[in-house]
Amino acid sequence: MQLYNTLARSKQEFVPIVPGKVGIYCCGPTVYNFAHIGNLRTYIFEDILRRTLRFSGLEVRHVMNITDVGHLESDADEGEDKMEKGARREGLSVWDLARKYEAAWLADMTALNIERPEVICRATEHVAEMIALTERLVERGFAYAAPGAVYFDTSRFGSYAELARLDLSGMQAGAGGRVGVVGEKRHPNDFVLWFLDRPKHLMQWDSPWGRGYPGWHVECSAMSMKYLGETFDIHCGGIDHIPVHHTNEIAQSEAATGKPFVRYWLHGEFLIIGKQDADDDDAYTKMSKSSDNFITVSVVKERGFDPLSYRFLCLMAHYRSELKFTWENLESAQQGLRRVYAQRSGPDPLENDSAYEDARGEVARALYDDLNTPNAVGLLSRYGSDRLWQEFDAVLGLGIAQRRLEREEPLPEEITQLIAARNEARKAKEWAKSDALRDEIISKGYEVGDGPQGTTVKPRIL
RNA sequence: GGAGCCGUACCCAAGUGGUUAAGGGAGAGGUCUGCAAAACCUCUAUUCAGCGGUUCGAUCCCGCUCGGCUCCUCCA
Repeated sequence: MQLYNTLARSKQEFVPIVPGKVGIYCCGPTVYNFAHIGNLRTYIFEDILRRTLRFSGLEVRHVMNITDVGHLESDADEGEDKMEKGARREGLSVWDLARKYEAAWLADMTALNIERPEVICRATEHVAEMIALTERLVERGFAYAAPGAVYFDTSRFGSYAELARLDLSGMQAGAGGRVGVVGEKRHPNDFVLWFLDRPKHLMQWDSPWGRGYPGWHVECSAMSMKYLGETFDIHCGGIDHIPVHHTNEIAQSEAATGKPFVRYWLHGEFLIIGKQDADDDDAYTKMSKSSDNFITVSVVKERGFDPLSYRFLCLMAHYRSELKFTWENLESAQQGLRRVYAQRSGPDPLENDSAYEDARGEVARALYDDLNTPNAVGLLSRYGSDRLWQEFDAVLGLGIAQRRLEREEPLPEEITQLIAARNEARKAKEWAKSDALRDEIISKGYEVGDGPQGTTVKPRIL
């Protein structure tokens, strides 16, 4: 299988460290608000990754974190903590807030048919591991304590920013806030491992340096290495994590262990959405929690869409491409999915076993080519084989078999009576009456069709 | 200021240095139907933002221009 590795900026053949097994770590949600569908796009991509790896015969161990310790607005501090801001907004404790949105996030994952990772770990339950990692860094001379925090010393880590290929000197010249505030830090890019002296912060723990709380990046290093080992196969996340979060994860992990941290880094692109102030129809922007283009799974449902239609929309674009979201596009995805679910009449076009194997190989190759789901879906559509769709649904996760079953369920008594009444009216050529009855059946969620073999009524799916 | 990405039909979106530029949606026509719906069949880019260059040949490689996006700051 070929996967695009951000470290190499190219596709590479995936070779697991332990034959037959693969360890994956994915950056999970910060639970201070609902996830929007842009966030969820990344989890869908990661789900496709894990399912494809498993389809290829590997045993998958997938770890995802829940960030339930607040992040400050920036390492430079001053800003307001998101968790605390959310808690105040909703009149909940920070702990209750985190649990509330963790549950909401899990529900979204379920609605989108995203498989549960083997390990879901909360940052607040791994503070000891984070402290241990920080101690290790201090011992090895990669971290230093100042009055306000323990910092990672980026100057001591030679390959810092290799992943992002950042031009640190260029950044110094820039006007960005990140390099503007040095304060007690020794170098502009140094980042916090452990915050100290923040009496107002609601979540605090004791540490060798005093009471405080962990910096953001350290949780992913501590938890991924705990569950997957000091060197593991794949680390995923959104493309925005490359320059800071993942760069810092690599630095602190490798500095602590002296070993390579991760072999393959995979990053998902953004979902983009038309700008609100649309003087230009071609202007798109990423979805974000702070602006008004915030669309959640609930909003998708309220608009009459099945969450799986959104999943299907995501599959129709490659994970490393920006995907333009509009309600019209979601509608077209839902219509397409409806036809995938609909029972096809006639024989399977791939009756012949060798033809089936050829087609199967072609679809599998598309998926093994850096998870090319749009290509795979295109091939499945072209072949039009139920059997093939159902086999690859193990990867696509559209729940095809279940929907098919729902369509075959026996009709309720109420509906069969309406059908009988309509058939009588039709026999008597009372068209107005029969059409009214048909409308009634349709309004109850069924499709009605009259063919040479008589009338067929099935539940409408989607 | 620095780094990088993208621009394929009405919409979304794969793809390739050279035989017919996937697929989905929408649209058009047809089969079926009392009429519909669904399903099925057929059709819909001589062309891949524009202009140059490399090449026997470029949508795919290079350069420039235009347009859009992201990162450098919490962010999927």
